[in-house]
Amino acid sequence: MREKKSAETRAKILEAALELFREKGFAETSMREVANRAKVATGLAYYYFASKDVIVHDFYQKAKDDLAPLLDAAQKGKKLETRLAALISVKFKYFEPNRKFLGALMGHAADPANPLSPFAPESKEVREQDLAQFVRALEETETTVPADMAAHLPKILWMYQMGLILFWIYDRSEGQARTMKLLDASVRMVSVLIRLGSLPLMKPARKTVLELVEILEG
Amino acid sequence: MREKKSAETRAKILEAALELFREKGFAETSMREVANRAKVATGLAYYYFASKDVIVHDFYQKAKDDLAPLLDAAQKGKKLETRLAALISVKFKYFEPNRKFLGALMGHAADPANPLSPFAPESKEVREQDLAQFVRALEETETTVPADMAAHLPKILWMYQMGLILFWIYDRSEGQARTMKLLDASVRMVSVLIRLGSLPLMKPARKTVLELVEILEG
DNA sequence: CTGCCGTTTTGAACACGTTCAAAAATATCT
DNA sequence: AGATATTTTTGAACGTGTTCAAAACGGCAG
Repeated sequence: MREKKSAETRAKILEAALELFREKGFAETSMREVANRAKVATGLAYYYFASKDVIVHDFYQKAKDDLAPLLDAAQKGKKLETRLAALISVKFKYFEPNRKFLGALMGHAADPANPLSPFAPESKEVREQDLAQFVRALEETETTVPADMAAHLPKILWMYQMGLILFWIYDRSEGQARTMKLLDASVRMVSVLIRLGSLPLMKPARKTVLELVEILEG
Repeated sequence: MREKKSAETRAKILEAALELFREKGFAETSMREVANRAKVATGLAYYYFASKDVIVHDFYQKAKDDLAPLLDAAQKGKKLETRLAALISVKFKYFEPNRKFLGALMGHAADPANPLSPFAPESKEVREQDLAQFVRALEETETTVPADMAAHLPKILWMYQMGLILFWIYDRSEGQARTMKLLDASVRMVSVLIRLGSLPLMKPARKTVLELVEILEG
């Protein structure tokens, strides 16, 4: 009976933390507040979560599981641009209530050494599930990708998505209208770019891009 | 005589802070340590610098002044790609000793609300001097930029540079070799892109890009 | 029930960034 | 010079994330 109780306490703390993060943001919420709202001692939060950051990792994990069916449902239509827009929109919708506190996390977005970065090893699982969705979108649409690009294109699209999300997080316009515009315009541009870039004539251009991508990936 | 003394104390604190930041990084240095090394009370550091972050802003300002002549010296040659590479290399060289502690700052790079972000109003002065260098590089090289692009291209190049710097900061390869490769390859690609994009035939493509840029700039 | 052991829970403690009232040093005025 | 105002300097204090020794609890053997 100890285990169940333990799991309940853990859940209670996580819930309190996410509530507060949503209400006031990540940095503005103290661990003492989290513990208070969960009606436990400060130290107990650290018994269950090694750090404030780790709470967030749990949130990612939950998001991954929640998103899986939503993303699958978004995979329909023959046009790449609609699929891309759908995949990305799903994330916007899902994360909408947490947009503010995601901002605090994305602070460290670029640093792969930071455990909270989407590029960090800690986020590998989440990242790879997401990557798979882009692979699928490319496969199931009428897009033809040259062999030399096929291996890298999903990751390029994923990075494009991360850029959009970053923009969205800091987009202060009403209802993130600017991001919506950007999504629409850029998704079309990306599709055109892929179509044009796939022309046999474009092989040298692809070589250059690939060279770049390979340096980026190390 | 008060003013001179005051300026000396301020300088002493700034010096101590930057020393420590270089030695141990930004986050790892405490204000108490800074004050100790400067042989003053903790509170005095806050009398001269409103926050730990503000010390960094002073560092930016100093960098701006130091860099000005170096950047001017780098403005030679008729090829855009050599100028771009030169302008960016100058910054790599100059910031090399502070690479580690820049990483800590760039943590918040993407958030324009963060005072330390290169996109923040606080960094306006520095950013604009830098922008001017790209304007000059475009003017003084044999690059011909279509009228519709002229207004935006410098900012695009500046953002390209910021991306490279971000990569450089987190580049763990020996001597940042990967960044050097990336600089070389990407500078060539950027030049080609500008040349190709300037073809009259490319007007529709430019329209699309401009649409995007205008959304990005809000 | 008693004693034991591992798990869970507590709250005081540490170093941190930052603030602030009060003290010291310095300039200004009479 | 002495009194007054202003600037500079101090160090204790606050709330923060995090740690840790010790207390409370729960299941189990005798």
